[in-house]
Amino acid sequence: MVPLAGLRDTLLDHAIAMLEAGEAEPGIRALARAAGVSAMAPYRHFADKAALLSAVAERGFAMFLAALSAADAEGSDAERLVAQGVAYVDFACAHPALFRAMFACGAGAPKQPDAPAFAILTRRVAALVGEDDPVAALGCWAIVHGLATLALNGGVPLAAAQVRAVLRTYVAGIVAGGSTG
Amino acid sequence: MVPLAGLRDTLLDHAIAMLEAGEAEPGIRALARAAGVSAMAPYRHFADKAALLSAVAERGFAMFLAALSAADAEGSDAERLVAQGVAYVDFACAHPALFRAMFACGAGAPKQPDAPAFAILTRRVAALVGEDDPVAALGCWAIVHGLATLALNGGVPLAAAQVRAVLRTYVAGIVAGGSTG
DNA sequence: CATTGTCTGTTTACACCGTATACATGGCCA
DNA sequence: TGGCCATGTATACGGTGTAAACAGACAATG
Repeated sequence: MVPLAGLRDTLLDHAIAMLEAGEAEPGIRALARAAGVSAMAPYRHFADKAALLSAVAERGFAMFLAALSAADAEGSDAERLVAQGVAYVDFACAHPALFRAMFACGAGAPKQPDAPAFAILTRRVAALVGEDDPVAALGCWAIVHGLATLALNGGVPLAAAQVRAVLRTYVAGIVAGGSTG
Repeated sequence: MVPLAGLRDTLLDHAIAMLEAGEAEPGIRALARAAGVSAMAPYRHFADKAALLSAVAERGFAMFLAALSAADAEGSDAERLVAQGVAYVDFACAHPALFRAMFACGAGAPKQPDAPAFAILTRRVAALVGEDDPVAALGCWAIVHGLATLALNGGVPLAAAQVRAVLRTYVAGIVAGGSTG
């Protein structure tokens, strides 16, 4: 009974893999089975199922942040903002179950536009419209999150062009001074 | 063993009541128990749990439509649109578990901006910006749905004023001609 | 009236789930 | 050497969704 090399990570790996494969909410027992370990073993590393899913969400947000960062690489502030928005929706569509799990798990889900995973988006908005418009970041966040959620849960067909169009419209509205109304 | 008067409706009533009380995903057995009936009885009225939740979602969308309609009562097109948006978010915050269930259940969830539950919103957008801007309705829908989802799943604190501000900004952007970019 | 469905609900049973409890085993440090 | 602690196991309990077989009430039909 030599201790496995990082059962904790192995479990999270399998959890992510199952989510990527379309499984909704991998369970403790299924994960243990996949890792070739007894049903109770995971409890040595996670207090309960919620804690495990929370850790999965944490990994998901790390992947998410990487995707947003990659999209923020070059171009004007406006171009970068739009690119981030497209990346946001693309990530959700590419990893639907993971994205759902990330936000379904109440703990660990970010509560502010400036939470780590979204600070990069918020920063870009601030660079574009100024720090003095706190609603602007919320608006951009809501737009991309709304599009992503509708695409996932509503099955709304979505093209990158539409994401771009909506975001550009919103930015145009900010520039036109509509956000203080 | 006289047939109960509409066990189907009784089950749905209890399901909605449980959701309103904060229960996440009432189960077949719990519902049967609440209705004072055996665990298998619900299967005479619903093929499986998904079908039951789908019926619950249907009821939820009816309530939702009523809320949106009530908000569409008076004012200019812009005012009505914004009022609908506020009502959208308010509904989600007032019935969080029901709102989640409505969109979690893949079947029955509307897939287009002009699905019955949202036709009223889409119509208002069209009245405001013209029929020739199909992205506008999607954008408004995404904004209010995103705000609602963030408020629910992310715990983002949200005030009606913010909803209004974001929607007005977006409308300003449409008027400024930004949506065709 | 008797018979035969059909509709509705019950009972029983199975496999799965999360998890509490008690136990075994190995590595590390004193 | 001895004991501790971390890790994994075995067993058990109550919950779930649901398949299968059964029972009573009602309507239609002979």
